[in-house]
Amino acid sequence: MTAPVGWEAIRAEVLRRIRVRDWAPGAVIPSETDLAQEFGCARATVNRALRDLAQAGVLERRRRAGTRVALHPVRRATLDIPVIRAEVEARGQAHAFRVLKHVTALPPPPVAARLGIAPAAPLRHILTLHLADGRPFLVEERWLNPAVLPDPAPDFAAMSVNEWLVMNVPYTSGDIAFSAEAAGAVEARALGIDAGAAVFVTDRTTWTDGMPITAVRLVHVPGYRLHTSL
Amino acid sequence: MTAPVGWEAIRAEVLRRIRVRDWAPGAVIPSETDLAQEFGCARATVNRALRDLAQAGVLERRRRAGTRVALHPVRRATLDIPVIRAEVEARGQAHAFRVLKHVTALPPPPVAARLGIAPAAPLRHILTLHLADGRPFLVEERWLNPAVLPDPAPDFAAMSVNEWLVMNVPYTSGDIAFSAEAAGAVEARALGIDAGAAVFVTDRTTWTDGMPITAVRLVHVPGYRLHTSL
DNA sequence: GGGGCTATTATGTACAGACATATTACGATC
DNA sequence: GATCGTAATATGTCTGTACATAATAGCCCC
Repeated sequence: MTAPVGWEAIRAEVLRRIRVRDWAPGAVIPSETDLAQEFGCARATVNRALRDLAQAGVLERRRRAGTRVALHPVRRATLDIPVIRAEVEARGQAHAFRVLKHVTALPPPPVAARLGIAPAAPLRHILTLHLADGRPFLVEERWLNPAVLPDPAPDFAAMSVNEWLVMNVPYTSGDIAFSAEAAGAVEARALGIDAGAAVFVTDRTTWTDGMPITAVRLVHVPGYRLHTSL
Repeated sequence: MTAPVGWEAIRAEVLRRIRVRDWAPGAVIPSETDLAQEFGCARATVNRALRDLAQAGVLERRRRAGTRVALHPVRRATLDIPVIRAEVEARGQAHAFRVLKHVTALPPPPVAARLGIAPAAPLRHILTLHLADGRPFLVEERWLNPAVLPDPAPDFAAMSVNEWLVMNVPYTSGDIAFSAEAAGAVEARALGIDAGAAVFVTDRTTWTDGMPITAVRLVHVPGYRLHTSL
């Protein structure tokens, strides 16, 4: 057998041994030092390969205890969440949007709770319809913390809130939830579908440095699919 | 300013500079060598930090061209897809399942196409109802390539197909799609809901070494939410 | 036997030096 | 001016060594 060369080759070889059950789920595999000797490379190279597999969820590593094959191999999928405009344009369609509503209002308690702010704090409430090739694509309902806006507020008719935030309050943290719901009356009318139709909903909440930024709810047109690869 | 120590500190410092727009989106940041000198550490340490940020989608790196702040920072979320039993038990509920149907049949053309096999090849068709604390949780409709089964086929009444596959044909590749659909008659009856209700659907197709393994369609009970964090 | 200290061990991280590789910039040539 | 070849450069990777850190195993003592 020719020794694997390069950390990717080592990763492949380790994966192969796991697949053919040379190393069974739950079992401890040889130490980095041993593998480095077997493969004739530096320990750092083995470390790179094993760290990568650990991040992928295939291996579990603990100091002193060693490295073992994951027992319940959670499939870890990564999904890229693009800016809406980029998502539409990636399909070769033209993107446009219309702001349906833009007011300052008190958020409903669940939204305030999700953002971790007092329910009495007024937020910007913005309802936007996004179009792909002129046809409804999704409705974006956003609650925005006005504290992040500069004094002369930007013109959200020219640039979507989403893009403005990405350009000006970048690299936030947050969480996302996906669900299926029946379309409400407002969303249905905006999307041109029947109320009660099954729609794919994305709920996103973002902070930066612990300060709440925005809570968004995207209601996609029926037929939307969120894709990912293992 | 105290120099950051450790690759995570360097990553944090780089992120900070991006956040405060010290380095604007699209701009090229200093080379690894320069940063290593500034931070008083080895280039490998800077490399580790920058590689991590690149994987997170914050930076874009190209040889010779240097490292630049991502212009369209795709949010890259990772979601863990557990075995159904583990998912139910993680909620502190008891998992059980009932096989509603188990036959050998020809797959409908879309399924055959997704798996990349001839439509005339018969597959195992298995319909399973999963319960959480005795209440319907999801319906699993699976088309399984019989070629992966051992000669005395395992008893899928004792162990779910899902778990058997994980234990015996581990570490496959595949792809996943999520969507919202109206519940069909069969699923609705199994889940005890109204036909036409909005349900969250997961479609998964898996291969190993180019050989198709299985195509699964999970129809979740209304109210199900798929969670992730940025 | 139980409790707590210590030695051992595997991973985590860091370093300096080296070579590989992709890509750009530049200069020579036609 | 266009094209091709070459040099320069930033990242990608590997090596060998070193020390840090966490967690286990074993030991001693009570």
